[in-house]
Amino acid sequence: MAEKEEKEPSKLKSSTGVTRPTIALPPRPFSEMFFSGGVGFSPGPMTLVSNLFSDPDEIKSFSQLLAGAMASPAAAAVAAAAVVASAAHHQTPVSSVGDGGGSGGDVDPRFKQSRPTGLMITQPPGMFTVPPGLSPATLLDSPSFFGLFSPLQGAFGMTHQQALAQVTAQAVQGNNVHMQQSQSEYPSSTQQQQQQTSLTEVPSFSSGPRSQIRASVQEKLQGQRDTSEISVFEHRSQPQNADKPADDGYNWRKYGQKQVKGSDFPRSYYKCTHPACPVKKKVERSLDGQVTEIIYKGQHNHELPQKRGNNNGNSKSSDIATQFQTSNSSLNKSKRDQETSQVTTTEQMSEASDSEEVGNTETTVGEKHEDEPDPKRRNTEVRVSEPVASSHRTVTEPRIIVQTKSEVDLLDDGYRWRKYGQKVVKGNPYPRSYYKCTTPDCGVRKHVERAANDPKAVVTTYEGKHNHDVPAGRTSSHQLRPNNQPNTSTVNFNQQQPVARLRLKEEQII
DNA sequence: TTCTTTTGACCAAGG
DNA sequence: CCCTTGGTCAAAAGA
Repeated sequence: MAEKEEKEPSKLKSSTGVTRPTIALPPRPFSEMFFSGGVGFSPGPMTLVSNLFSDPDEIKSFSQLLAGAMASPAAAAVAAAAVVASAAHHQTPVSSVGDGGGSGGDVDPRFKQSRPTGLMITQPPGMFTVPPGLSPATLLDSPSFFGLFSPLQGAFGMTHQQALAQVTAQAVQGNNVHMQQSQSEYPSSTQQQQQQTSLTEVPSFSSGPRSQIRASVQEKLQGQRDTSEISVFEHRSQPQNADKPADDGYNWRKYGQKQVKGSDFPRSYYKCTHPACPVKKKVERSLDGQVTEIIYKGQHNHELPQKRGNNNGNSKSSDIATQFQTSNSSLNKSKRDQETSQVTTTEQMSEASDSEEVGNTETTVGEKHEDEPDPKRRNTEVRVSEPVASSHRTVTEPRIIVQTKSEVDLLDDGYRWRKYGQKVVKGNPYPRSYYKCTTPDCGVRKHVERAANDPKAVVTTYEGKHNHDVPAGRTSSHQLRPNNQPNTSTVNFNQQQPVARLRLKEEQII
């Protein structure tokens, strides 16, 4: 445990920079998988999965990739959730960057700040719509909220496939809808495969004002200590107290503030005031001063303070981080074990998505968060929320979409495809199929592979970008477009790449 | 008096 | 080596 971090600051600051165990990320933090990429895009699912489950170099086939994902239910769930959630939203093309990079240069941190105020767009896909006055803590306390992450928590004890399926189902569902009262929070895994229940439904959120929260989890597995990072995006209709982010039930002490480039508002750093508690959180604000993101790091080693009488009064408390960590701690450790994983679950609520291609993006897991404002900081979370202006992104990365829907549905992403081949992959009874976009001059291809043990679990990987729009009359219910931009790069599965951002139109998957 | 916030400076990492 | 940026420290100020 790296708890001393806070207790003995002086030591932390050793010239060698040795400290901060808890937060320091391994050379290749999980987060990197998703965010290391760089420019203008978030890590793609492919990256996510590949990094999560195996060495980049080892991934040579989709099957392998899929297999790898299946190897760790929880991880798979995480990945799937991220991927699916993203997919369910606009596919935000990712700018190409074949370098695997990280150069990042362009993922301007300002993405966050540049979010148009007052626009839903500012939110990454998958945010939750929360009624006014509902604090993150409250939200978190809602079983529904956690239902979103149930895959993580319930991953154990179920098969990989189930985990995947569950996550997928949830993610997919989350996007569709107008949330309703959630009924069964945690349906059995088996049920899930058949009926995509409303695990992700969040009560009454849909009717709420435009407040949104996006939660992302970043888990870090280091040695025996698991730390997680969860970020919550908030978008409130009313600017909240500029100094005090939403009450999440814990007591925080602000220990720093940093002016963020391009933003009128600084990023604030808080530490949990509980003795020896290593939890920290960062609060980001949009141009209009609204809290747009709260990133939790670490795990509380204590109970939720009882003091505030209300606000939620729940004991469940809003400790998202804790919740996630708990669940994460049991995740199978993949090779990337020590890396930090971060997952952003995006749920798209009806209102939140009216922005169509606005380009919200989100990303998800990773070494950096989605948005990857800063590739160098592996342990930071980044998110990109695309400004309206950049309605189109260049997708350079392959995306992986794992869904439990029928293949037919899965394949219907709005574009027309021609199957040009398929191949049987060792260890997988199902061949993987290759498709090409039928539009002349469009070189986009996609590969569809099914999980060996569950034909319903499909990994779809897109390569390239469409240089045209979705064919008329093909308004698929779920247009998962790899991108609309000219293809600028090729995919290199062996590279650490950010998760491609998926753009989602109002259409919902389903 | 105690605790929190403010704020400039410092450090590390990456380009 | 320099520059930029994220993260943190810690003294001072404020509540």
